[in-house]
Amino acid sequence: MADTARNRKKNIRAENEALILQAAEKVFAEAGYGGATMQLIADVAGLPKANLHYYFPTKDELYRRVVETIFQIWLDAANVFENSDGPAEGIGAYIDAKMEISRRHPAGSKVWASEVMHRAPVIQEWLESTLNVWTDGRIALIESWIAEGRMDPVDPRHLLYMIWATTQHYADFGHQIETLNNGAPLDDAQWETAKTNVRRIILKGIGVSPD
Amino acid sequence: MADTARNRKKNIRAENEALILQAAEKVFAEAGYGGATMQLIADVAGLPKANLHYYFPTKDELYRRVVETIFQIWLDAANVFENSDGPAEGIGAYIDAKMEISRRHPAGSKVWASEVMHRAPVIQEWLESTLNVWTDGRIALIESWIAEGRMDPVDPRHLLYMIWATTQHYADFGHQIETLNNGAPLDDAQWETAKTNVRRIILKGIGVSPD
DNA sequence: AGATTTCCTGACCATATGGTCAGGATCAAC
DNA sequence: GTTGATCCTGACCATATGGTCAGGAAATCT
Repeated sequence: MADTARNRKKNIRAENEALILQAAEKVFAEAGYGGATMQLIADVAGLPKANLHYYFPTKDELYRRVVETIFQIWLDAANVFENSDGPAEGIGAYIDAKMEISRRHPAGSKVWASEVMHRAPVIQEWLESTLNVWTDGRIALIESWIAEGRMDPVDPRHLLYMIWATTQHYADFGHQIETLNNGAPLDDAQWETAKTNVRRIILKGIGVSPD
Repeated sequence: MADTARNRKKNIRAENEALILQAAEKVFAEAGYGGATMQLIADVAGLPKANLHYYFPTKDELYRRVVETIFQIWLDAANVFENSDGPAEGIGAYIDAKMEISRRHPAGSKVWASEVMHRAPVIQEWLESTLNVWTDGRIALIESWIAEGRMDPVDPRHLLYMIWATTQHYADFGHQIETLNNGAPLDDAQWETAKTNVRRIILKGIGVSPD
């Protein structure tokens, strides 16, 4: 209580923006951009609708900010790939990081998927620049590992797609997975099983022995 | 022309329903359920909006029919799994079939993904019954292959998820893949590369030598 | 404590959307 | 070619939605 009061006095704007962004991420993920309404986001955030428009002038701007947040998380995970000694460590750690994101930020992942499925109206430019460059860099790295005989000569691009697809599936299709798990979310042990299986199958599939 | 005229006379209802369903699938895929409008679907189909409502009373009903169509395609591919001699043939053919669906019905795949991401308002019952049963059957089959030592002891459930995720990724994230391919859709050779890589990595990853 | 900036919100507006309907056109059957 | 069924559609309606705004409350500054 004292804490809340103190925080509220400190920086109302930052606090409310975070609150709204969190609610918006959830609603956009559950309803899609078109299905989400400012009123519903306001209700979830516990604020009057007019207040949303005070902080975020338009629905579009609010959505944009939500997507940017997710993008940042995505980028952070990508760095795990960076400083690695080889395929076992680099790819293994990347898979783990992406699985962890799916677990911790399922709503964000869904918003991302939705955005791409709808032809990326907001992030198109970023796909063409940042993601393209990042991908090319990783492909070059993987190709060097292949040249050194440290893994099978697979197509690096399609390997990346497989990693993205599989890890994000646990967030984007979480509802389906939950339904096939008797309606219950995966527990700790099940997440561990998932992670282990994904890592093992992919690493073995490209001719890399796990750590 | 003569052909069109003859067909038109034959069964107007069937023809127009198919036309509308096709347009609806496209629009639902591109805009999501909430973002799709009856007016836009009508425009794409080249019919007045009121005509849509003559064949499909509500947007909900139209959407339902679109999802059902996709579900049918999905089921057909699932049967490839059925009559197989072992993991190499069964799983390999299933991957091929799913990749082909992603290529031929990208819009349908997106509608499916969207539906599941939004907590499956239309197909929930089917997920709990048909898909659940099908999955359990496939898991049993894979477990028997494992028991016979014909493949590694992986978790069959997560193997299925990986296959679904990876194959559907080529449809659902087709725009991203296209962007990373200099804005061009994958050509025949690239699809072949994709298919080969997916099949090879997964089969090797579970300890099965390809055909 | 007065002034100024920031924050808050109920009431309101213009527009877009799903859906309706009456009346007309077209077709098949006889 | 008359009749009944099916098909077609412009005009219309009720509602929901994104967004505005005036005026007041609260915080911050001097």
